[in-house]
Formats: sequence, C-alpha cells, structure tokens
Amino acid sequence: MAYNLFIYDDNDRLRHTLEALLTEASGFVVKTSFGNCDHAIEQIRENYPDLIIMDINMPGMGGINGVTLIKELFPEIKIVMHTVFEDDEKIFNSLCAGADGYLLKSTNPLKFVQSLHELMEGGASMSPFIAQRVLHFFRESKKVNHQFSLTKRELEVLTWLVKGHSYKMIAGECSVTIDTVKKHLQNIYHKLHVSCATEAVAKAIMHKIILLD
Amino acid sequence: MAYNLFIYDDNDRLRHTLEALLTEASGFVVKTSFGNCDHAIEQIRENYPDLIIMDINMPGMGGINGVTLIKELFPEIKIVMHTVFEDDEKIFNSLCAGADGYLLKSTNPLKFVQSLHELMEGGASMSPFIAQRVLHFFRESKKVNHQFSLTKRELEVLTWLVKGHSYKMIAGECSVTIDTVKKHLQNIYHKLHVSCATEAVAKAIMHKIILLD
DNA sequence: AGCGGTATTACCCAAATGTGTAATTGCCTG
DNA sequence: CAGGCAATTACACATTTGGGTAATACCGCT
Repeated sequence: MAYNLFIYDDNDRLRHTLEALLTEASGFVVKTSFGNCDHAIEQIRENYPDLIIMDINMPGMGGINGVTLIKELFPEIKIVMHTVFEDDEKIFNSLCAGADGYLLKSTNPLKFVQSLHELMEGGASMSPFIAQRVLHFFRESKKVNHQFSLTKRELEVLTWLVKGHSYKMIAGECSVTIDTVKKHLQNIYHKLHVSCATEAVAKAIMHKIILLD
Repeated sequence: MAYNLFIYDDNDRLRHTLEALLTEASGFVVKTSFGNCDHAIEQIRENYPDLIIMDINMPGMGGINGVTLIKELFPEIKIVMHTVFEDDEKIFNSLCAGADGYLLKSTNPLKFVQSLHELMEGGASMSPFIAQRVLHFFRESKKVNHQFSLTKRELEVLTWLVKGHSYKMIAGECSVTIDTVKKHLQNIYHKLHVSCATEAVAKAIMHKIILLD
C-alpha cells in the first residue's frame, strides 16, 4: 500500500523529477504537486495526503508559513522540508513550525526515498548537514555561564529569589537575618550589573546562572 | 585511506561484531576496543583515532562523562553514541556533552557504516527515532504558551517587567498612570498564579509567555 | 600573625511594591 | 441594546525593597 504524497515546489523541473522518482515501486504515489502552498488547506481537504514535500522559497506565503498552517489543522500529516537552504534561521524556523524532516535538495535519490520511508515509520529525517546544525544548536543551548563569579551563598540566595521567595522567606531558608539577605542581594545586583530583583531573575535565567527544573 | 576507530562498549560480543563489520573494506579500521572509557585520555594519546564509537551504559565513568572529557581535550575527534537507550534524558545529555551522532544498536549494519561515513564527512548522524525526539524537543522549546490568556495590555506590561523596568517606568512606556500598572500587574499575578514580580518574571520566561532576544 | 575575601548583623530612611475597594469608559458579542 | 470584559484612574494602607554605612567574625593563604 503506497503512501499518498503532495509536492509543493515552484521549480517545475524538480517537481517532475520527483514525480518520476516517486513511483508506485518506491512505495509512494504523487497525488498532486503545486507551485505554491497558498491554497494548501483546501487542496488537502480535497485529497488528503499522508506526506507533503515542501519547498521553502516559494512565491506567496512560503513553505515555512505553510507548515505552520497545515500542522495546525492536520498535525498527523507528515511534512518534510526539501530545499537548497542550509542557513540556521530557516532550519530552526522550519523545525519549530512542525516539520518532521529537513532534506537538502542535494540528497541522492536513493537516500531521499529511504528517508521518506523512515519518516512514515515514525522517525524523523534530516540530511547529515542539517543534523549537524541542529546538534550544534543543542550544545550551545546548554553552555552554563560562570562568568559572574557569585559566591556559594550568593548563588543560594539568588536561587530562592528566582523561585519567587521574598527577602523574609529567603532569610528563613538560609537561617540568616533579613539584613544579611539584603546585603547579599545588593552584592548580587552589582555583580550582575542589574539594579532590581526582577532584572536579576531575568538575567539569572537567561544566562543559566541558576538551573531550572 | 581508512579511518582509525576506537570502540568503547562493555558488551564483548557486540564489540567483536562491530570489529567484524568495520573492516578495511568498509573504510574503517578498528584500532582498539575497550570495555570502559575510564582511561580514554591515555588511550587516545597513545593511538590517536579519527572516530570513537561510545556505549552509554558502561562500568566506571559511563559514556556520557567520557564524551565530555574527551571532547574537552580532543574536540576534533568524532564521537558517535551507540546504545539501546532511547530516553530523552540520555539523548539530550549525550548531545550536549558534544557527541556528533547518536545511533541506536538496532540500526542495521549497512546504514550504520553509511552513517559513520556521513559523520566523517562533516555531517551529523542520528537514528530516525533519535532525530524525531530531537525535533520534538525543538518544537516544545519554541511553543509559546497562550494558556494564561493575558490581554494585549497585560502582555505589554509583563514584557517591560521582565526587562527590569519599575512600575513607574512601565507607566511611562505605556503612557498610563502608575496605578493602572499596579492594577494590571495585580491581574497578571492572579492569572499566572504567582504573588510577586520576581515569580512572575521567572514564570514568564520559563513558560515563554514573553519572547526574549 | 596579618591580610583579604566572605558571611553576618544592625540601623536608618526613601522609594517601590502589593492589596483592597470603587468608579468610569469603551468595545465587542449575543 | 444589554451585559461582559478590558482598560483606566484614584486613594489608602501595610509591607517590601534597596541603598548607605558600619561593625564583627570566620576562613584560607602568605
């Protein structure tokens, strides 16, 4: 049983190449293909596909917005991005919009079909280069900042502050007087180059000075 | 020219299977294989590999700590995780530790070798299931929370608060009196189920109610 | 033994924050 | 058109926050 497939790509030649590649023998049937995805919703309602191959750079709303729209109404339809673009911004936005895969147009036909199958079986699929960018982003996101050289006590006080405790409650938690807490906070504000509790909390979270649940 | 390869895995049978698979014909040479990575640094110094296949669940320090250690000293050596584990925690920690790929032990031999080659050519490599988990994480990270039903004005006020502005400053930004700001904040606190500014800021950032730079 | 950094406490005082109550206006929807 | 919700302002009051200044104590290092 072959999977039904839509193609959105404004490059006619490439669309026809894909149609030639994705024959019944490959396990896919290209139901229809379009040069833009401005009317994707109606087209999907009319002829419900299992999988959509989506170009990014198209006239009209463009592929990324298309993904957002389609996934909102049909989250179960798989969508794989298929473009020449390798820039982080487009990758990130596509994946966040809900794309289930991201294959570069340079992918060889055999691997392309194989990737689509993996995708239909519940996995996700990315070209190695894309995967590498995604992992890079991952690593960056975990780097903890130690550049503010807070003392152990200051870190403790700041942690309670971020959790929403008042000076008085922090004093209780740390078994010190409220004046001590005030002093610590004052020092913390100086070290973080901020001037109030809310700003300190924002900076502490964004710079991962304190670790969250 | 074949790539030099290390294997760290405490399962002897599997290690030998891999050694049999990764012959010169495959483009790899298994230099040595070990049952744990506690002495990885010395072993690497002694016989510098291009690529390391790393199990996670090993006696001693375990694969994830091993990756951290190795990548700190030899960031250019590729490391691919190779385990039966599919839980988000292990995936996330491995990738953040600096792993260049994550292949499940269920991967078929042909794809396994192919993936290693993709990795050596600068790409990253993940089993489809892993890729799917990573993308899932990605999406979650961008999903803006609308579940608190803040009004447009409340969102505006909250944004300024997160940026560290005082009530008075917010009043100026929004061209309203300070009492109005106080009222808005009061309503915001109720909607977010918090009781003070710091808690609101923490919740706003963590739940991505407001978008950061 | 003495120096420097951290931790601690205290006090004063100005400013900001948070709560309660109440009233007015405008806009949208049923 | 009426009712509900959002936005706005006002005032009073208690509490919290944040800054400045100063002193004591502990701990590690030279």
